[in-house]
Amino acid sequence: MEEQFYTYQYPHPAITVDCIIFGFDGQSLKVMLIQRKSEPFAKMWALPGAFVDEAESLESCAERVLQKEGNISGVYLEQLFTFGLPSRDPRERVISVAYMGLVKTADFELIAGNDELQIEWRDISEIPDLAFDHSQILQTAIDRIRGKIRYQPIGFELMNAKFTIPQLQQLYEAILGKSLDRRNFRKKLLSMQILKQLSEKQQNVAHKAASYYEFDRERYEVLMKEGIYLELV
Amino acid sequence: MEEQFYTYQYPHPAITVDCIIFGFDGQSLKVMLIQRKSEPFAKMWALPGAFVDEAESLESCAERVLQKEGNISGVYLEQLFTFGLPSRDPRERVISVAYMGLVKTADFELIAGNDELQIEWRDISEIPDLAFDHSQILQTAIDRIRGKIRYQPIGFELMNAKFTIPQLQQLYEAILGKSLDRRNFRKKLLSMQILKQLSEKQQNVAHKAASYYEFDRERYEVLMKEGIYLELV
DNA sequence: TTTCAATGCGTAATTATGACACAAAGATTG
DNA sequence: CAATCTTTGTGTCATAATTACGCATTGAAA
Repeated sequence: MEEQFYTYQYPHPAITVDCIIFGFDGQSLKVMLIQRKSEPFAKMWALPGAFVDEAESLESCAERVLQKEGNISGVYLEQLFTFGLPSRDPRERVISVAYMGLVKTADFELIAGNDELQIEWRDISEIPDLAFDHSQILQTAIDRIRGKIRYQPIGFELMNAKFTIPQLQQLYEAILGKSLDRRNFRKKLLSMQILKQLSEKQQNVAHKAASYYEFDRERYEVLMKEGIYLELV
Repeated sequence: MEEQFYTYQYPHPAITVDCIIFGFDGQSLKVMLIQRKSEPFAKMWALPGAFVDEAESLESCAERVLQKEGNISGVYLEQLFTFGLPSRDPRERVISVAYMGLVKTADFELIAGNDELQIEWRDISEIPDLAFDHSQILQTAIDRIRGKIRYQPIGFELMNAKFTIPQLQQLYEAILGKSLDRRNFRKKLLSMQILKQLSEKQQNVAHKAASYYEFDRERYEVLMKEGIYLELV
């Protein structure tokens, strides 16, 4: 490989984007972790990430990571925080912009990349020590999504096209880490009229079939424009 | 000046911290703006900022900007967002981490620095076009502080030591840009028990003197630990 | 046709919110 | 020194939102 160098008059830190990709499998909340192949922190688990390319935006970089690790695109993705303590990477000064996303694990086909020994979905309740300051980054992400889900329809998008109310509740309970009253959850959700009921129902379930809904994005945008503050939980 | 160069194997963007310092003067909400001396965007107004030093954290950098522009320290300061579009600076790739803060304008003595023609508090309702993407950054900050103030005791800290409830309400109204009911504001605030009433009262006011309160930080921390969700407005 | 597990609807008690009346304090004014 | 004026501070009441449940319904499986 050809050696090339970039020279600046002042010191420039390196910039990475690290991704916290939460995955929902219908039951519990998981997060995508990779096992590092190389030093530093070889063999330790870490969040997937990449150095920011010269010409790409931060968000594009996060999308690139998603594409690389699971070949998917078009998911809810949001900037979480920028971590920049001078000592957070032993090699050189590296500032990391963290993005977080939420996907269905079933949509991913995890394939370990060149720098990775393994890649896995790990349950939120069983996270090992992570490389760099990634444990702290992950904790920040968990706090954020728990706060956010209370007043933003996170997860409605990820329930592609159609979902039942109990399925959505399962997601909420997985994220919040506590159970919610079935009847009140339904009542509140329906009262804000951001769901459209479909005629379709569940098939082949050993109990009363729940009916499918879809997210009424138009209606939601209207509410947002009016500055209406949803409290989903 | 001695010429020195820093060389890397991969391209490294430059990193700045830009600060949105909101100032409260007892009446309305203002923001600190500087007028640029040099190109690009010479003579245009912009947010104060600085390149991140090799050894300082992002937050330290924000504190350094505060120190430089107004010789103050120890204020509410929070990371807002990181702006990283490749084209946002015409010179080279510059990624900007924005921090926002809230201070009392009276605590500042604004002195234009070497690269600045002027430095001023500008009312939130009278903001000119700003250099770079700073208009967008400022708008993001306004949105954020308006959202945040609803459920976090922002401004309690800045009311140094003691303040009256009507003074606090004035701040809330300035930030939210609308008036609130005096009686309900008081009732709600007192009901959450994060204020300690002092024996002291206002002096030399041409009407009934309001009594001073202070923020009960201990009690607030307890509430946060319990996961209690305050809704201040 | 009975059982079982989960969906879906309703209701009552409690709590929170919003609108507003009125008393109290304290400087100012005639 | 009493009347006035402005702002603080307390209370009330109707309405809305939240919470905690009871119970009927559905549809596959036993």
